[in-house]
Amino acid sequence: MLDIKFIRDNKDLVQMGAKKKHIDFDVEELLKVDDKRRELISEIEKKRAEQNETSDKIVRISDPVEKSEMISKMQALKSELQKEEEELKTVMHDWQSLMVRVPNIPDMSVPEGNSDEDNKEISTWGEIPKFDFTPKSHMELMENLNMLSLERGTKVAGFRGYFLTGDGARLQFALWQFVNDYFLKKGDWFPMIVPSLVRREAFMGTGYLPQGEEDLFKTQDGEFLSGTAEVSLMGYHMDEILDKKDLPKKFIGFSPAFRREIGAHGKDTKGILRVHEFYKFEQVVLCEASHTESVKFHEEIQANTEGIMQALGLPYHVVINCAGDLGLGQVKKYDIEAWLPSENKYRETGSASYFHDFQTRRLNIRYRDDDGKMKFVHSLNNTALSGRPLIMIVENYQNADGSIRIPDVLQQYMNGQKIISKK
RNA sequence: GGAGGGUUGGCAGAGUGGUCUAAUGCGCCGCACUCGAAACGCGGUUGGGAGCAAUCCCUCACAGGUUCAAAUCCUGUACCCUCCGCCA
Repeated sequence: MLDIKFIRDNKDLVQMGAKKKHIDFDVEELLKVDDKRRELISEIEKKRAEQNETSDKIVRISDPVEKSEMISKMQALKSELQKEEEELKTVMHDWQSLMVRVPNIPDMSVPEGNSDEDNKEISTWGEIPKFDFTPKSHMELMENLNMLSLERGTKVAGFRGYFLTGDGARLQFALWQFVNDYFLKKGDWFPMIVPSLVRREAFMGTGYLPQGEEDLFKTQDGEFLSGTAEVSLMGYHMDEILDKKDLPKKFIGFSPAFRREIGAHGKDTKGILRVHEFYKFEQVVLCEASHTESVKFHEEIQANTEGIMQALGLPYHVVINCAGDLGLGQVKKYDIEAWLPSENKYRETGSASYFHDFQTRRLNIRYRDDDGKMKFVHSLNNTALSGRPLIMIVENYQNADGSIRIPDVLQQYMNGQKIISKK
């Protein structure tokens, strides 16, 4: 959500931002509603002031005739007030539903474009592996090595269900432990295991709702299953006033992640590239309300994730998302995509975004700045480790005989094991 | 799942229709005192909104309702606590 005052003062900028993101939003329509809102508020406040003043007099006055005159005058005022309040309620409803749809303005450095096809590569790392044999898919490799059971996965869980078994489970645990240690060694990251079953507010606050409800699993009690720990991590300080001296806050959260993948029924149906549930480490940063700070931490969380990919020896590239591929609240986003040999292309393993105060305004997370003013903190997030790097490791580290070399940094978490091969 | 109790400012806690502009205490900030400090004393201390300003409006979990007037009465919702039941 943007500040209405900011929108009023910068309506052209906001309109251009929406256009750049290819989001259909009419700023003028919002401003018209806002004019009505402000007019009604000022009317209502005038009447309330009169009501308050007269109420004071009613208490003090002793003459019963004068008193009942005042009361009937107030009765009349009340019915007028009620009419206006009713009108305001309608206007507020329209106003709010427009306000939550105002897109945040993309950064200058964000390229124009319509979809992910227009994203621009900005860096690459690592050597794309050359095989002197036809590389197998992670599905084939893992099932052969008893690391994965898709058949039983679908039997038990249905479409996109899977079991990680044996060395598949061990390798996944090794990855988690590696990532946990990676942030532990950095020292200033606060680890959390967070809820995935989350109420509506945090989804509204992070910008996943109200639009996009069909992407979420929902319980019969009205909670949603979150697709990322970001939702809970951002909700953690909801409605709080933080101490400036505690900023920045750097959270590394771990949680199951649920994705309904409702618009992707025919996509990536082989293997476990696209699944309904997986586990994920997510970085979230809350920092001072400064663009410079946001940019600084955006680069930092991006470097963290690249550091993990490099330690794992996974070739990847980074793309900057074009404006049309940005979410409502995002100012700028990098996607990190690792090489997937079986598809002969890069596939996304995570994305790093910053939002300025778009999320924290909705979540009401503030701090008092040195000038004495309350400000909304800035928020950022980035995947640290999704479920996909496991797949990338299996495919990139495969040998001709179908065995899989274990990346050096993971061996200590696999009891020294160096290779996964058929037993 | 059942029964009961609760939710008030940074914290504790009083207030059960009108002077609540929310007592009191603690904490915090300032002033005074002091060589300096503690104690004592005095003053201040929720957040948001409208307006050029004076000023005004809202805010006692949230949403409705009753009333000329609601922290206070009624209804619903959320959360917390206690006990019972169930359960890892």
